[in-house]
Amino acid sequence: MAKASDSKEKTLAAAAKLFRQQGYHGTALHDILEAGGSPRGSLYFHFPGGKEEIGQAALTLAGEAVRAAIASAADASDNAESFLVRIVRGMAADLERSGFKEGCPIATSALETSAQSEALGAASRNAFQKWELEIKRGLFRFGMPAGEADLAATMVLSQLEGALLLARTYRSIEPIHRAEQAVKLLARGRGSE
Amino acid sequence: MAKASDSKEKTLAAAAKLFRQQGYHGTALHDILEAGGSPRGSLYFHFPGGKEEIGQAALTLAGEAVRAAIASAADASDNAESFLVRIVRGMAADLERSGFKEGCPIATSALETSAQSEALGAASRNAFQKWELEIKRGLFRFGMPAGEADLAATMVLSQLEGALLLARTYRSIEPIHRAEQAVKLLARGRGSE
DNA sequence: TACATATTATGAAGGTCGACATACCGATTT
DNA sequence: AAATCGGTATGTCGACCTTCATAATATGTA
Repeated sequence: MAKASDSKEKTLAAAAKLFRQQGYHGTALHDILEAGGSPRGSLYFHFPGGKEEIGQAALTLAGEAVRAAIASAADASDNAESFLVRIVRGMAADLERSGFKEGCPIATSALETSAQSEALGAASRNAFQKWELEIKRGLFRFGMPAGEADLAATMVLSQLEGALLLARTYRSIEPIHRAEQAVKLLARGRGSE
Repeated sequence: MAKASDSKEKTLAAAAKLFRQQGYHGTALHDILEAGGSPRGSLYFHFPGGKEEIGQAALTLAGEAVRAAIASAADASDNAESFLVRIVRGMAADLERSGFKEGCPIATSALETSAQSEALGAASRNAFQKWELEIKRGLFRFGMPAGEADLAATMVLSQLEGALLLARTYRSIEPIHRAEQAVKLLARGRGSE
């Protein structure tokens, strides 16, 4: 048989990048193949499910990458505040480095597709849930009670996602700077009610 | 001339709704015409700029509607906390009523298009900026210092947008409930740094 | 009142691009 | 040497955005 090529991995990586930048519907299969350097026909061999299957796989891949990044941010920190700040700064760096083209790798596709495709919706859901869980773990690890950490993790993720959206739209990292402050407030613990 | 019909307004309203639910690229001109009840050909008469012009107009319309809603939430409240809570609850109600199909009317299209279309990017930017300003005004009105209100407005909007994204993806309003708590914390004033 | 004209509105057709299916090639294994 | 399996190239069908020729109505003029 022909060599077990790496074209599948390259295709997937290219797909994840393009979905991140242009969303699901804004990305043509043709673009993915071209960016990945793979020949046109090999697509339906690797992904019999077509575009939806590629989307699912790309979302899962990107989701896992971010999850790992959050986990390693926790490892590199020694308190809740620096943990969250590290995550925020990482996102800001990604966004700025890419010329404000690469924000959250899931958000765009999630908004576009989660209402109409069960498979893509599930992939987005899984990614976000894993992130929330990883943030919760980090906060718990640095001393926040589990119940509180669960709530705070959602708030932190919302804050991050919203800031990424505004930053991308404004083409400015200012919203992310502000999110950093907001997130510090959340790290410090919630109010009394 | 033919009667000055209301088909332009109906088309625009239908477009705004569809863009909100399915995003820009996920919505075909054909769908818009059908939903608006307008005949196929009348589109390029009302909107010579084609799909991009419709998108711009729809985004502007939706942006103004939300701005007005924020302003009236301020009028109906007598302190910062209830002002923000009112906004959050309004969004939650919209989302739930629509079966988790109608979240932020701008976010999806903004993420999809603001990198590639100057016109659509500007429309999204304007909408978000107006919202931020309106939130800032409300917070200032209820006693928050202007500088602080400016920062807090961005944080509040980020929190809201992120919560809307998560809620839509999870098909659950729980993230919005949590955002309500987070936003109360922000209303109370930021920390010391 | 009748006609001409400019403006508003409409339906159908065209051309491009996208997703997908199928037919094909080469290498490895028996 | 033949068959099978991993991988590739071409072709088809449909959807989408856009344009254009045409109709309908209102306004101006005689």
